[in-house]
Amino acid sequence: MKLYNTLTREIEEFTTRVPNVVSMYTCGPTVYHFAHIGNLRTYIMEDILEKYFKYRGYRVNRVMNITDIGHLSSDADTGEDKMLLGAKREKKTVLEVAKYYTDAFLQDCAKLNIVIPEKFIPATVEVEEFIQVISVLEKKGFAYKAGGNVYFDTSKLKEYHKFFKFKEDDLEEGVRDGVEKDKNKRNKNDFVLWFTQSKFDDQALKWDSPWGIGYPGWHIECSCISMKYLGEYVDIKCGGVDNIFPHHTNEIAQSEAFLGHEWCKHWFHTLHLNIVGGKMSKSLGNFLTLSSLEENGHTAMEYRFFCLQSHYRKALQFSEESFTNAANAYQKLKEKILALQESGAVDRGIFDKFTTKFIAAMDNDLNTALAITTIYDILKENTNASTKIALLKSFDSVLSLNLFVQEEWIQKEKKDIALTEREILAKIEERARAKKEKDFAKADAIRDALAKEGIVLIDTASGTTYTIK
RNA sequence: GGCGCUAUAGCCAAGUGGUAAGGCAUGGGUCUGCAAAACCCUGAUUCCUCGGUUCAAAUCCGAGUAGCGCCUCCA
Repeated sequence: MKLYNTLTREIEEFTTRVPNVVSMYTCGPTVYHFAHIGNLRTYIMEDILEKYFKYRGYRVNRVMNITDIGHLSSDADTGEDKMLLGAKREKKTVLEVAKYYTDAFLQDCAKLNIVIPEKFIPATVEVEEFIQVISVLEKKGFAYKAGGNVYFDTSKLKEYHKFFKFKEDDLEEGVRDGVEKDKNKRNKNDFVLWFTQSKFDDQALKWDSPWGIGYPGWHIECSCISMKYLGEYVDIKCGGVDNIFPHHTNEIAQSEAFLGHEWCKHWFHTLHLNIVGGKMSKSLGNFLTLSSLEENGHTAMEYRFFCLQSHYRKALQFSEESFTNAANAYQKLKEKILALQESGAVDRGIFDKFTTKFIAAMDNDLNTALAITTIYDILKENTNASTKIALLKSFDSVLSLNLFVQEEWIQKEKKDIALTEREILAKIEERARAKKEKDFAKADAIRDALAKEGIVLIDTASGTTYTIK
């Protein structure tokens, strides 16, 4: 299969170090607030990637971290820890906040059919590892102490900017609001490996270290957790585009300095979800959560479909119109699929033909939009229902769109409807009588009254049924 | 200022040098007492602009334009 690699900026054949086994690392959530649907887009695409690897016969060893410490709003002394800010806001301890938002994240993932790796590791349990790696970096001459902190010295590297050809002089410091210069740094690109108590008095979580009581910088956690659980090589690392610089750049710097060899060959980055005027982000306050979508009568699967209709390497614009389009399309598609009734034997020729089509789409840099088109092609194909069902179930093992699950409808029915089924059927009976007597005014009145309750009548040749809207 | 990415219908989107897939929405029709649902039909002489290469360009090259992202919190 072919995948775009941010490192080479080309679509290339994906290869693994060990045949048929992928080691995969994905940067996990920072659990100081709810994940927004933009964050979730990235996890959806990574989930598709993992499931597609499996579909293609790979075994996948995957690790994800939980950032529950050390995520500062800047490297300078005035920076505040995001976890600490969250804790203050909610009058909880840092670990309580972490647990609360980790659980919320897991719930969102469950709704979206995102499978969380078994190895889902909080940074706070691996601090000893970080200290060891930082010590080695210090011994090797890649780290220095300044102002009580330990910094990574980027001038010791042959090449620091692995992804883009920046010149250090061209970088502007403090471009973003709230980011301040750190006077302790020797080079613009240097970054903190370890903070000491000199930073904040009220830092909640602290560990003892050779450099004093303190806590780790943000970038070190992903490198260390990856190396601990996946070894000194990793096949693919994933995250959102904003991670390219500085996070992933710094990870490469410290990991390769530590290991003394190339670390990860393939980098997978998902583009952002934008709303009108720019990206969705927590700090800008313009974000939507999965819950807010649900409150507006939408479902998690509609959002997953919305994401899959686009390509992971293209910025996706979220608007009322674009999302409603996708939601409509999803519900219509699902109704068609649920109407299929098993009949006949699976036609291997047809099955193989569409499987080949699906693989061609997904092999081509995970072209999920084309993969979904294949679903429509199958529904239109002149073949028996069993063949269609077999194909769609097979594809849904990757797409995870709940194409054969009716639950969402059932839930809505239970939640919203004031009338019992018997009452509804009585009304339908009454309307049928009115229609027979050509009292259409009364018949329409009954229909309208039911519609107000969210009950939509469907007249068919064999009688009237209803559905819940 | 530097470094990148993107541009195809109202919206989402396929396309990888051979004459513009698919979906949603819209409009029309069938059905219906009327609706709804369902089903059928419906759209780009052209792919941001201008040049160039070629028998042939949405696709390759050059120059623009617009939008988005990153430059040490970020998916």
